Amino acid sequence: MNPSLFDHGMHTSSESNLEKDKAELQQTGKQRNLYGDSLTSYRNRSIISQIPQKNIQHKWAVRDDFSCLPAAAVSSYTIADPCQEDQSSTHPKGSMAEALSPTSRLSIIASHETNHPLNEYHRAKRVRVENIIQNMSESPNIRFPGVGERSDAGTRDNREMLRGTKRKWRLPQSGGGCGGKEDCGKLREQLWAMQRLLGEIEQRLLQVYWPSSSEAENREEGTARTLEWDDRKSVREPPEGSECKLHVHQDSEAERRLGRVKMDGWQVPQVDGIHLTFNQGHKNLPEALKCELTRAAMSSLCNMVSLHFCILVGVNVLNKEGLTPNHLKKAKLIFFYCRYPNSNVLKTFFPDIKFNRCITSQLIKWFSNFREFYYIQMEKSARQSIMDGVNDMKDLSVTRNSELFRALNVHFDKANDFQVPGRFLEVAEITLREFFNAILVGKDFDPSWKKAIYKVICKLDSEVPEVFKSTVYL
DNA sequence: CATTTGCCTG
DNA sequence: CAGGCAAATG
Repeated sequence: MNPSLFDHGMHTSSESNLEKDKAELQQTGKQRNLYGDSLTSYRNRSIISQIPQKNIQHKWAVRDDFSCLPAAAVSSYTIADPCQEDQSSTHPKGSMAEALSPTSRLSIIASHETNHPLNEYHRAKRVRVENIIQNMSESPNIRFPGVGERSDAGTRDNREMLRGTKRKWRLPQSGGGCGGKEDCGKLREQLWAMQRLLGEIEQRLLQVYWPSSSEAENREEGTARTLEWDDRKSVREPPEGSECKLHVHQDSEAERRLGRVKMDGWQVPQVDGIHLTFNQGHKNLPEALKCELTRAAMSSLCNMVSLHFCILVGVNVLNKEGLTPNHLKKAKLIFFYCRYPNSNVLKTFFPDIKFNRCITSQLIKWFSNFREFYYIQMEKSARQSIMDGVNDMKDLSVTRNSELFRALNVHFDKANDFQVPGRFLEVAEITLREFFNAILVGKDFDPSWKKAIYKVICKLDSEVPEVFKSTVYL
């Protein structure tokens, strides 16, 4: 395996920029100390170059969190993805979905937003989810050799069966079987669609069992959420009178290995392997079992999403010595959620790594370096805003069009594989304003002025999505 | 005392 | 990003 295939080279430009940024910031700091701290005089002396505030067209979907599957995204994914998987698969096709044209699917999806009768509502959702699941299971890009690993998955974390596959598996890079920008673009689209799907599935599950909590979360748009297995939810009973019926099953050896999941609301083949049924009529099902089943389903889905994730990331080796460039990529993506991960979090999200003192400190060092870069960008941007004449922090914002965001995104997700969570933008904006205010008031006179800001920001970490716990690609 | 953090440097 | 080191942390 040649590391140069990965992203080692991709940091060079940003590294040099980092040095430049540091030099500039240090220079401005020295000048302030030399010449006094009059804000006005400082503004005139600053050497930070003027950055043109161009508006860059962003290509992302309207919604940026995993919580909901937007109609546009669903439809585009469903229609655009030309799945060429063999039709001989034994998957039971969604009868209703198949009969629908893309247009009619769209209309059903659109009805989601309005207040329709409950049955109609669930039906539309079911069709929507089913369409995506079906397309995913047919995705031509997921190809894995049999592993020969016995699996009674479902109750067990899928990592168990995947850990047993001590094989190197190489995925086509550019120039390979799936090379080309079109393929990468398609993969990216699919990944994002699946990210949203994952959130959608979570919603469905929550809605089935804990409708009130689900509704409550629906009101909190833009906030990333994860399943929480707390008492509050586990004591709730599903509502009566709903037709909603969600079957999750894995019905073949290969699919069990891959952690694939399909759903349909009409029939479930009784084959060996896990067979999960989420049905509101099953009120007798012990809560613990329901939780376990749901968790198993989520685990499968996470792994499924991870499969595409790993395709985007590239070559992967199981159980390799030390941290790889892919681990670095993953760490950078995790940074979008968590700026201050403790060692426990790191162990959770890098389960394939045998942690020793060296590895741990290296990972911690990575995040330290991430933060350093992050805060340097923030300070730089804040000083720039001050020079631009901004005098109210409310005039500052961080959007995907922002120069600041672009700099961060290039550093943490250069390949642009990942859809940055909206929460990250919020935190970035808060950070920017903290720096802005501190500098405006002249707090940067104090050598340790940034520590107060660090204290604020370190409390804004959010949960890292379950997807990152998967060991599928590592 | 062992870890972790922050800062600086290459 | 990694090394090194002083300071902070527990």
